[in-house]
Amino acid sequence: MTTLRDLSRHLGISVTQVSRALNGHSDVGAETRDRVMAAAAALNYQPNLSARKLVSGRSGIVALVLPEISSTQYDSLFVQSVGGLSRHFSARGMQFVLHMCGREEDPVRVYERLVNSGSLDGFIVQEPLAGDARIRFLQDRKVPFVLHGRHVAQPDYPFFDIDNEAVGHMLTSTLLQKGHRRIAFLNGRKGFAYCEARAEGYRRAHAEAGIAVDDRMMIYGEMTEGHGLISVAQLWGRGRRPPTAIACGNLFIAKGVFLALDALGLSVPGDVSLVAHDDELPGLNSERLPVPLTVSHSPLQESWKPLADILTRAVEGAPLAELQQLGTVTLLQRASVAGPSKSL
Amino acid sequence: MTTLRDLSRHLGISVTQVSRALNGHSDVGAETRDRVMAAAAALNYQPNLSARKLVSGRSGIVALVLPEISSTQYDSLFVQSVGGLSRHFSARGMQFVLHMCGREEDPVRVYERLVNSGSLDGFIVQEPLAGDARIRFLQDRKVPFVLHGRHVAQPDYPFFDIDNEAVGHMLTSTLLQKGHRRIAFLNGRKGFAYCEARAEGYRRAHAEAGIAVDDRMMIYGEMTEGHGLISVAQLWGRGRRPPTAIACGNLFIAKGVFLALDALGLSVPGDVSLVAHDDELPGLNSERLPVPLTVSHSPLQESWKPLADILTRAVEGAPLAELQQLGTVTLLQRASVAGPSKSL
DNA sequence: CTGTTAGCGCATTCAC
DNA sequence: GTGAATGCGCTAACAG
Repeated sequence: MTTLRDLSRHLGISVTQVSRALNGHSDVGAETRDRVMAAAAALNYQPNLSARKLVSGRSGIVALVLPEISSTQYDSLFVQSVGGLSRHFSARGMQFVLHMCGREEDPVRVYERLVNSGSLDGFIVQEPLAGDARIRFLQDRKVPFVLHGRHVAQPDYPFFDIDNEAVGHMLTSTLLQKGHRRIAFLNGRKGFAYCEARAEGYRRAHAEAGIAVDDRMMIYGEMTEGHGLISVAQLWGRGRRPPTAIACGNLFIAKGVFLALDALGLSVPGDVSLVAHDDELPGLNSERLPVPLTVSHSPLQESWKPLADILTRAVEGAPLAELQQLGTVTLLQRASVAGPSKSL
Repeated sequence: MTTLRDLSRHLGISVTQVSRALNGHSDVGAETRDRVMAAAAALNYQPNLSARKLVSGRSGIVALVLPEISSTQYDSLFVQSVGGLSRHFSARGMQFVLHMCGREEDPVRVYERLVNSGSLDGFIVQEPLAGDARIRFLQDRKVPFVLHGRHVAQPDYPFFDIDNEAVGHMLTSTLLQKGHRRIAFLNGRKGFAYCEARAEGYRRAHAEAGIAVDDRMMIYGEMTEGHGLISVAQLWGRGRRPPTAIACGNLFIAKGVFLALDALGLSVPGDVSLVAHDDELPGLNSERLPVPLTVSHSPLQESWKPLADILTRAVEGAPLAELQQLGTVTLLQRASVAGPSKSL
């Protein structure tokens, strides 16, 4: 392993000067800089990140802490995240690293261990909860991080998110405008901030249309096919007045809904209108479901680059205002929405 | 962040002594040691790994480098590996970290960057190829690592593996003993050491039975359902003399074979006998396929602990003899094997 | 523009 | 048993 000292001896200049040249400081002679760069390349020099971290507080390594997932349903999402983030941090000359948090471990303790170990510059945090303890910890310790999502509407930390309130509003009002009055919303897990935001949008759309909300129409659950299946069974259960339209939190849920409606002999959009949010995860395509689906659309893939950008700049100490960004959401109207069925 | 110096001041002893107490050195007074331990716990002391790595060469961080996978078919395997390894290294007080290698990047360069960055103690290496350049690099640089698999039969590096030659032999001879003479082997990708070992076992079983091998019966491919589907189509193609039995490299392939045979109107084991190797990956169960499958069985899950053990000891400098270990493989006889169909 | 000095947190000499 | 001194590789503050 080549060190700065090797280069310094090789070139006959001081270690300091080599360091400055390599780090692009302005106060270095042009000729000196070129010689240093050439020698570094020739000797395949790479800075020792442990040493650098020790003295400057920066290693160029950032981490994502993920819980061990319960369902294999999420495996693809997991791989997508890790791959996308890794790629974009590499492109910035940083190292991205994944740390798994055991099911029984307290995530905050894991962050604490990692922070105290003193080899990381910052974190990407996913799936914020209402009142998330991880966020409080990182803020307390003044550790740079970027949130994928938000846990309040106007946070005082860096984040990349989409407007989930708008998603809920968009999906719901699309259905309301067609005349639907009983709209079920098959949401993600209660407590997740983005799910609550969508629920809020659902309620606002109803309020704007002057229509009362039936609380039993909002069903929280895992973002899986199973959630869609079970919820439909529940909504059409004995003695219930079923909805005329359904909005789903993602395409897995929508797929389950299609299966269940089919089993009940109900058609889309003839008997039930259907909309969903589409993250464009691999394995499911909103156009190629049994009926092309009307969706609010915002590919998750487009978030990895902004997340990497924001965290990189956060580590460099950029002002908060530049570190908060919203992705775009588009409504794609397709064939899965019609007016409410007269028979119901 | 509490440092050794904080503890030293707090206790009125020298930094040296605190360090020795914490690291369990023998030349420390019993009472001193207890006081140090108590203070460390109270002040939530954690060693700075960058500093430790710098002076002692050990950080306690190990890494797995994985290629960005092409197929989502492998996502579960990916998650399994990362979760299992992470858990077992955590239990040993080490940190396990994942690094993704872009599709276009040369893996050896990635290892080189990581090694030169000087913050890692060692690596887990998966999916060895014949003449694997990563292995040569790590050996050259004397970086501790453990191989999941082997790239030669008697390697001079630490590994955990199963006897894949025996797997190939076991599956094949099970079929030969029932009287089959045309046995297709739907193997994994050519070049992967474990696939070649299985092919070798397939040939040895034939040689022992005095039966000539038809080279077209050995089909390499991805370990996917698609491989099973396409290979059956190919084996039963026009002008071909199809096999009376098929051995599959894993259950994904077997699932594809089931689908294809069904489409051809062929039954298992009536028309075709079927065996496979079962890694016990989530999502597929060899007992719950259309016909309970005879398999060579060795759960991948059982490899994470030995891998963590071996790498931990390798970093500590244990002798090679203690760092090579084979997992067990069992043959589970079920309903998917019969004698060859007379009609063929 | 350049070199000298100092110190990040730790483990390991070497003295007592 | 204990402490003082040294240095891992690097960057930053301070002189010239």
